[in-house]
Amino acid sequence: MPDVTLKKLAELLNLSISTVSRALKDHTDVAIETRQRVKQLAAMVDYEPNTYAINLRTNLSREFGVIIPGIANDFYQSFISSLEEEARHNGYSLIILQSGDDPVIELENLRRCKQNRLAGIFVSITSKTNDINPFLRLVEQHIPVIFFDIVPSFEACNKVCVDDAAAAVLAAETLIAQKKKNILAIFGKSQLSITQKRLQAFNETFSKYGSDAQVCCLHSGSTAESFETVMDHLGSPHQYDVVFCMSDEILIGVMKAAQTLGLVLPKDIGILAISEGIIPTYYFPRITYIETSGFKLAKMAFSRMLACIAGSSYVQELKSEPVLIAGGSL
Amino acid sequence: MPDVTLKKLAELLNLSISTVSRALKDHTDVAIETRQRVKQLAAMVDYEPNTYAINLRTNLSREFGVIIPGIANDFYQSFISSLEEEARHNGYSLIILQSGDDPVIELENLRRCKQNRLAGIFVSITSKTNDINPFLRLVEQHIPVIFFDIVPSFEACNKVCVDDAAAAVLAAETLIAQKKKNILAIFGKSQLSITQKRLQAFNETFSKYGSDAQVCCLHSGSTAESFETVMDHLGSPHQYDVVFCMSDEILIGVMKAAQTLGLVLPKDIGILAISEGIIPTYYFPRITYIETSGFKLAKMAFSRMLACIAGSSYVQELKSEPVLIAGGSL
DNA sequence: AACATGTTCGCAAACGTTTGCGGAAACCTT
DNA sequence: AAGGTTTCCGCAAACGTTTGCGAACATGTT
Repeated sequence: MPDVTLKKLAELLNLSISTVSRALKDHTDVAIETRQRVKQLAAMVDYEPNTYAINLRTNLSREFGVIIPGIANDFYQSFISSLEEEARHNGYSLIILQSGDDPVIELENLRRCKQNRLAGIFVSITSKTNDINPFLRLVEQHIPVIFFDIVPSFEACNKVCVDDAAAAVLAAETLIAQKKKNILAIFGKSQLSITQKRLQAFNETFSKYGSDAQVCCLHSGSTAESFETVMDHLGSPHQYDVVFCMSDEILIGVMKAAQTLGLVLPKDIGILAISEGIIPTYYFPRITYIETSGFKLAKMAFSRMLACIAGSSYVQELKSEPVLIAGGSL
Repeated sequence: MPDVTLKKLAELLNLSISTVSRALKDHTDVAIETRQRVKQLAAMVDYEPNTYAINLRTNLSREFGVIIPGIANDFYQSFISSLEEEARHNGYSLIILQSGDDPVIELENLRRCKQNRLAGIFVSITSKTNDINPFLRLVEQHIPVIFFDIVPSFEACNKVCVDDAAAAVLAAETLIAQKKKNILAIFGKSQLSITQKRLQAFNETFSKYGSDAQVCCLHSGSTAESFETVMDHLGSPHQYDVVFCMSDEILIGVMKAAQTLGLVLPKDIGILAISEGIIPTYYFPRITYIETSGFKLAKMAFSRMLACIAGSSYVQELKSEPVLIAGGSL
């Protein structure tokens, strides 16, 4: 028995379509016994309202789009996992779209979100996205857009992200407290705002505390690059006593290099990372890190989205507080 | 400028809705200059056909559902990542639904897929799912269901999964070819069917080749357990020349132990794993492993899905051939 | 008996799209 | 000039749902 519609129910019950429709939503306009009759039959034949028809009529949907560079990333994994739960509990579904860190595909995905008239979009932009006007245009068309994790620097938009500055400050304070004097700090691509914020806060903290530590800040765009960087700097005799990793991606490269060089943690070298939390547990000793978990962020992003849908028009930048998780690598 | 529809285009152009609709799809029924005019204006005002209306009319959608226990898993990550690409290239989108390994939520998710009249569903069932009738009922309603990874034992359904036996055979053959004589093999929980299949095939292969290798098979339910196991067996002077890990989860624990004990690979100990492929790259040297990647599986599942949509009614059980990826750990 | 009020239900339009059918005009054939 | 063909376009119905409006009837009030 394929699609059972209101019409079929109406015919079976000798009622009009409108009455059946109203009965199913407990409208007081229809007699209580009639309601019972209708609902009983509906349950019997497993009636499901046609979502397309409803969406067409209301011009609303119960689906959110999630546009990310790629799903294969622990942070996005925890973010999406948490977001999906929130969505499900609120009767929404999640559509996942990967951009492959390609702004062209990102734009194409955005077009699809618009075409599908989704209820809202969560987006973590690619590292190369420099025009966010297409996103803002969606907002004008009343499709809320919540930027998360990697967000544009543009002011007037909803952003939910890790408190990059606070995380970097905490990292720097941790290093200062541990009296590290020669620090190799590896940051991500310099044009990313996340990198800029972390780098700036990191350096400012050393200045603020009047630290005499030598800090060598380098940039690395990938795991492979950070591997090379560490091989170059720690391969021959060196003076570093700790390596700071701005991200999991970098941490993995650094740890590979440490293993390659046979460095023992924390004797030969200390490690401190900003991380989502999974990767640090893969090593011995467990890596000490500043946590930037996607779980909390997802909950914040979702409630912000609901607020937007409910009509909140002002924009907000929300930040999640970082926490230091002590391992044995410092 | 909110929603621009065919009607608005028609008014602007002094044409009928039907003509505009046909012009946009290059119907020969409409004069070529008219087509140009229409398309030009459509592009100018950024017209997008209303998906709901189309879906309602055709009773078809361009969305697939993916029901999995949880997204936080490297295998599902690679599977979904790959599946999303395939889907996108074919004009489809993916809706992700997590069951949290709870059959009740799984059923609820299934209901939502039906209600949203998705084009098809990919599902990896929970470890506790014992009634697959709800899934089969969807198939009857012409919503194809492709089971992947964790599949029901029921015959008459579409399944795509890793060839567990073949992977274990390949692992054993690799060890035999490398003339390993003292093997510590760590498997997962003994009650899981995946463990049983791999263990049996592993042992049978040693018998079949008449190998004289000493094989010690142990079970471990988690990363922490496999860590302990290795600490116990490799901590004091031992005779093992290689550790075999049935899964990524186990590999991580084993590698932690190897690092803790300061073992150098492959000099002090060899490592061979069955893995999704990401984890082995986190270490130096890169771990040699039998690949059970979600990528290939996703492509197989997707093409099977397309076949089902195209009308193929017969069911199939597809297995992905495992491949040995050489690292430097053997 | 006249009127107001309340209860229960159906009609019809609307959401945006697609498509079979037929109409009008233009052109060609004899 | 009559008939046939082609070209171009519009009418209207359909997909399934929701909802304002009003119809029909019953009940309560003077």
